[in-house]
Amino acid sequence: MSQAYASRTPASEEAMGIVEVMDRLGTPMRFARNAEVYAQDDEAEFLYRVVSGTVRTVRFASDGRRLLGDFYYAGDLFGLEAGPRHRFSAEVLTDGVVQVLKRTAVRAFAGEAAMQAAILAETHKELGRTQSHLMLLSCRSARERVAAFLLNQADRCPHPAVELPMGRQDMADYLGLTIETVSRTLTQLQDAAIVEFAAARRFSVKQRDALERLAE
Amino acid sequence: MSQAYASRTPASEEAMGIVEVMDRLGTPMRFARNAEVYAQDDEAEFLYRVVSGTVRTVRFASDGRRLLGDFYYAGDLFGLEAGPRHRFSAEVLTDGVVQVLKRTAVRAFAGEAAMQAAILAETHKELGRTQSHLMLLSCRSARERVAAFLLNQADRCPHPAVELPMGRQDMADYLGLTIETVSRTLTQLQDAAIVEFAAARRFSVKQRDALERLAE
DNA sequence: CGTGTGATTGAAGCCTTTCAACGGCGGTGG
DNA sequence: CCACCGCCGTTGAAAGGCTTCAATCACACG
Repeated sequence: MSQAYASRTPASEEAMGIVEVMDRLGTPMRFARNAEVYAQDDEAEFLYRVVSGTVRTVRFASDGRRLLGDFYYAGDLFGLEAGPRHRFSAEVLTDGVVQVLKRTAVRAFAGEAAMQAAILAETHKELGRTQSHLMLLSCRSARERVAAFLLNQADRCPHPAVELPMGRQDMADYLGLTIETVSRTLTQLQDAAIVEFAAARRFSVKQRDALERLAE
Repeated sequence: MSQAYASRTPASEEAMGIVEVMDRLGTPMRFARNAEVYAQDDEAEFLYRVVSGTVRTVRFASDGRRLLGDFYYAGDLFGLEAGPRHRFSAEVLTDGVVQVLKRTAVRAFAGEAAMQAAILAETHKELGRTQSHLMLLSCRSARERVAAFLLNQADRCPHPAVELPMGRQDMADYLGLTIETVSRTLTQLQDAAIVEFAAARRFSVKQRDALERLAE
């Protein structure tokens, strides 16, 4: 019988899951608003997990335009590169804490297999999200993109009032739009009584079905 | 010293690399133009490798628009999902042969570790390509997208005359444009003496630097 | 209460899309 | 072998959506 990788993970030689190892052995680091956790092309020496706050991954095009890879929220692992270097830089949106642990430590305590499995799982998830995002950007209008984004945010917390951790520019760079288009679209959705903004970064969904129809 | 995954691959317990196993044990299957190799949401039961011809991965949006994931050429592995199901369907562009082998067979002959390593490597490559593609679609104009595409194609073969295996519709769905825009843009690039089309699917690069400047 | 940053709004322009017609090449059948 | 047919690609004109440039507004901070 071949030693299946996945089946080896919980075996005796690897007592702890990767998240547990990160929590126990990792160093919590506090980052200020807009601070960089790691830079693009940095060696992928550490693993990271969001404790509090929100993290964004960023990349710049040669013409200076900014592409936002994804957002990571409390509990999310990030920076688990399958390759030797980070392909995006990572920055915290608001002041926050990130648990940091060396790959070598994870390897020693959780086992190479567990780490590889975690990296594969994370890479796979990331690929799925990126593919869906590609679909969003290549096939959908500004209104549909913004609607999908708001719906995602609303689904992240069950509260009636949703707090956005990112500003308009981040939304724009994430959705492949300009900041003005994002702003205008939000106003439109509000005028249509689909969402309501109590403040620039706080909204509530008024007509979920309409939002879902737009986001499809 | 920890046993790095990569370093274990060629070890005694895994005599053959995954590509070698595919070649030796896989079944070559002939597919006709536009035939489907596997469908979206199919169970990822097999691994595939292009022997001849070209393969495209495809996904449909809920509004009917088509998104082209990527193209795969002779020698390329494809369909190595990290998850249980295919997230795109795969179709052959022109008549071609695909080497097919069950994952269970690969696991038995190359070892679970080698297969996982191959899947991770492939998923990582795929993620990198998808991220770059996302950048292309979210930041760049039609001309830049088409230029980047032609440059990629030109780099695929050293011949002065490049043969395109795909039609305009595939290019359009890959680049997030309409077929008309692709066609117009090609005409523009030709009028600018940057490329020259001998036929709809055969072109040569006249000014590589100009093409590179556009593609950046 | 002033200042500065982030968000909104307005107007104009441009690029891409849409709808439509035409052209050309390859394949088939006479 | 030629003629016809159909598909794929090209071209045209008009419309629309997003961007760009610019000014105003709102809110937090000193």
